[in-house]
Amino acid sequence: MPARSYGQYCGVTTAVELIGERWALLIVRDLLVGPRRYTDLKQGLPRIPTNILSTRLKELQEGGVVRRVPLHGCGLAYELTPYGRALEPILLALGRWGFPAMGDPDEGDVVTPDSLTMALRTAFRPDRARDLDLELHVGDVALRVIVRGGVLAVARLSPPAPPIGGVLPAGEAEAVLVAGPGIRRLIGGEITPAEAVAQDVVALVRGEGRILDAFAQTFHIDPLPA
Amino acid sequence: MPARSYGQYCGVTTAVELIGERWALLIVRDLLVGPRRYTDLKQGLPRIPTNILSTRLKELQEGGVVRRVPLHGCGLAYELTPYGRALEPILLALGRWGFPAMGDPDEGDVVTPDSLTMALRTAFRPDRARDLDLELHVGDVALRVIVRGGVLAVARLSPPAPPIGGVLPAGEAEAVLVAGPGIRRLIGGEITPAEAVAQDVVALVRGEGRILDAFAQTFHIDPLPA
DNA sequence: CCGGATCCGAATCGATACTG
DNA sequence: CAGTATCGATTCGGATCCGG
Repeated sequence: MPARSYGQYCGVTTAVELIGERWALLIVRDLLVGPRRYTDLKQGLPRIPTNILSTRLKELQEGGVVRRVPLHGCGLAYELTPYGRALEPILLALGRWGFPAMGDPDEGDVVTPDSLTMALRTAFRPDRARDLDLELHVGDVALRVIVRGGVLAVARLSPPAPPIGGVLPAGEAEAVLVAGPGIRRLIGGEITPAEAVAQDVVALVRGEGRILDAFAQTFHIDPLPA
Repeated sequence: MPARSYGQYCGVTTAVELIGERWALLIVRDLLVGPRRYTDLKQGLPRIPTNILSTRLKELQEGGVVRRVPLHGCGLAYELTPYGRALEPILLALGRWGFPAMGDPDEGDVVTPDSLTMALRTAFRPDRARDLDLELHVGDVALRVIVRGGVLAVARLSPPAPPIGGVLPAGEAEAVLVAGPGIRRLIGGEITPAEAVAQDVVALVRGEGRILDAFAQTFHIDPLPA
């Protein structure tokens, strides 16, 4: 019936009709980090036109992927439904798939707190994880990254004002890591931690050198078939 | 640089820029079944405009997802690169995710041989699989479905002219199953095989009744969180 | 018949402005 | 803060056309 339907009775087609429109999956990506207000989403997706953002949110609600929730006290937020949250493994796999094709950032490309958080989740290897507690700085984004017993927790330090459920861990991190876009090559195993430091793609501002090794082992994406 | 970029340096964003355009993922879906000629793809995607099909094929080639291969003797075909084939688990997961949202077919929706083949793959449970050899008819699509030792093989019987690598299994299938769209409810566990027969959503034209039970156990998609 | 290229109206997207 | 309104720029969809 809808003119814009793919005209097939198939699960993939249905999925693409629900989350295949432009920007939709990036909205889901940010909501996987936590509930977000309209303005949070707009900031996390700097290039999205506001009319597209509201259209997508409406469509995702109709599709049962997203719902609106009143924010304790005042305002409102969008969050994934359980059905929407079931996209998490798919989005992580998609992020891993896209990783080798990232190349170098285009001029004007940004890294947002939510995209970096999800990037850490895509690269996280529970099986090889070492315990960690560090601050990761990329551009003006700063995250607190804590790994304990194979479980990853990421909290946003800056830009501040953790959107909704942001709970700041107490105490100081063991290390502070400042990275540029080249950190992709460390995660991808193209270079070793030592080379990464030598080539200035990361700098260990505070903490012991072995922490960088633990980081590289814990966050890693294997090369895909060329 | 590209005006249509999402402006973020992130694996998910990169992936969506490679395969997020309209129709792209459905082209990948069909190519996961096997190499296809331009005309095969056009027939498998009846509503795709031809200019979109050629544009997407060009983009997918530039992205390293698809490549052109000369067809033994004459003509040419498109096939997935190893990198493109790495999308298979993601597409299967997407098909499973979309499955519960399929509802009933819209008027004019079609089922194609490739989409049905992929649907069987998404629903296939190697762990619970029982050996099977049957013909499955849905609309005017007929497939030969063979499960041996937890391995699924699907061949296209009709519409005939298996596009490229179609190898027809020798001999006769043990059973012939004719199904309508309601087979979704059997796969989803909403109804039992007995109910499916009683409600005419499937008909066992030939073969023993236990084959239908084996089919329902082998092809199953669990409900997702509402 | 195969593998597209071209043309054009319709729908969507992107950018900016504006409002309760 | 949370969107709507507007409008030009793109893209999509449908049809036709063309060279092998």
